[in-house]
Amino acid sequence: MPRPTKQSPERGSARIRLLEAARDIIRAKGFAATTVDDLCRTAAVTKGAFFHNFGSKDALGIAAAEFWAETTSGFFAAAPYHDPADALERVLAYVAFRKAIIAGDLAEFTCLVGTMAQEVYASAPDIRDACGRSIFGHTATLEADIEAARRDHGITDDWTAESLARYTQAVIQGGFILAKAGNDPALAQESLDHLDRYIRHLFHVAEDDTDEWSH
Amino acid sequence: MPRPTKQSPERGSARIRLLEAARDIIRAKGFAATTVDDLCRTAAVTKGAFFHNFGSKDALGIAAAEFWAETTSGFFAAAPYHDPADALERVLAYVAFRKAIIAGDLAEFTCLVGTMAQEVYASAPDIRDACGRSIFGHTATLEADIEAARRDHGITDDWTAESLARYTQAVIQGGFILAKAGNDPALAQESLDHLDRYIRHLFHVAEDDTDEWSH
DNA sequence: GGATACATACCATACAGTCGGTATATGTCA
DNA sequence: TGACATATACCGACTGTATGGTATGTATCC
Repeated sequence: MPRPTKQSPERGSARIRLLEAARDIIRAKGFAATTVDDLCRTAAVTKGAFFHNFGSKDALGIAAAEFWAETTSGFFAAAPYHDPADALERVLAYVAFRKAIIAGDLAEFTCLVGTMAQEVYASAPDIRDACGRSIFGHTATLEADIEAARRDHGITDDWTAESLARYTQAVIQGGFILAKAGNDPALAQESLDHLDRYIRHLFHVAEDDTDEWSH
Repeated sequence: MPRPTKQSPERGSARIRLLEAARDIIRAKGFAATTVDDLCRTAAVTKGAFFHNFGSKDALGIAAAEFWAETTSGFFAAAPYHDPADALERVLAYVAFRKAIIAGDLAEFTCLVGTMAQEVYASAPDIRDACGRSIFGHTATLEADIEAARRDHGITDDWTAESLARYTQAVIQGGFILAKAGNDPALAQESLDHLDRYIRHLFHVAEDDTDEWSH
């Protein structure tokens, strides 16, 4: 446990390391079951550093949600699913990408803000709202592609891009719950296969005709 | 707070009342943030009664998941969505029923075992597994109708009844997360509209031609 | 020399869990 | 039928500790 020394270039990174620890531990144990000492131990910092950077445990929860929003938006912005010229292909590539990154341990790919929002719904409204902003901020990034795909494909059916973007999130989040409940990541992937089929239906395209991503 | 007296016919109901309190409080605050004292206060029993009926807080968590499985399976077994003679109509009626019971406060209609499984995934595997049994036990009750509908409609596409039953749960659970994150029950209902459309697609039936259940 | 970024010892309390006691029901044997 | 024993279902004061948070000191940077 090489704690950063005073001279170390890592100096000042206590905040980031605590946020990373929060991300990892809360996803596995939940917010309430994660103690400040847990976080300090994992981040290899002291309690003084914790309460210097965050005024309270709840404040860390909010900061963790915001940190999640920042890092994931960077991650998704850099992802290859934006490459296709066709908007619908980008949407389907997003779903395929979400499926592809489901690998390894459950606590590594499940959604921090989905877990927290669910858990602290009534006990910590501030954290819950921060989680909400993260989730709906992410759905908003999908909306433009979905809207463009609607236009390109001349879709006029009575569903909105906003609604489908949210539904996509719901399927992903629900898949995570099943995966956790059944302790099997494949359950999350299975949901995305259905979502892919649904989106193709909405845009009247045949299955598996844009690219290859099933077994 | 009329606590049951020694002579009261309510005698022996402490266990049930604690389980009901657990159901309500955990759905709002999460498992870890719910204290034994919270539960005793709400159930109007003493700590002695709590630890007489449950050996530990974790044991109550498991019992609460099992209680949830029992009561919800009774509730759904008695629900009117089983009435239609046609299997597909029963499946669609299930989705409509799930949408219809979304009313009132969020903590009243969201899923206890979905919330708990997500939260205690790594910190309390026994509780998580009890939640898993409840969730997948419920999906199993849908499977028969889906399978019958597949047969009746001559569907041979490469999805299974089991998989669609699980997907249905994923959509419902995911809808709950969005509803909590956005503090708006309509977000959960919206997901069920998409699910309805998807299922009709899978069975090649037009939208809204079997009954009325929108808005 | 002041602000920032920690470190460390300490504190108050909330928490899960314990333990000795009590009231009631049920069984049993004379 | 009644006395006694046993088991069940609680009651509520107590406890050890874990936990969130604080207070004070110190090194480094600007």
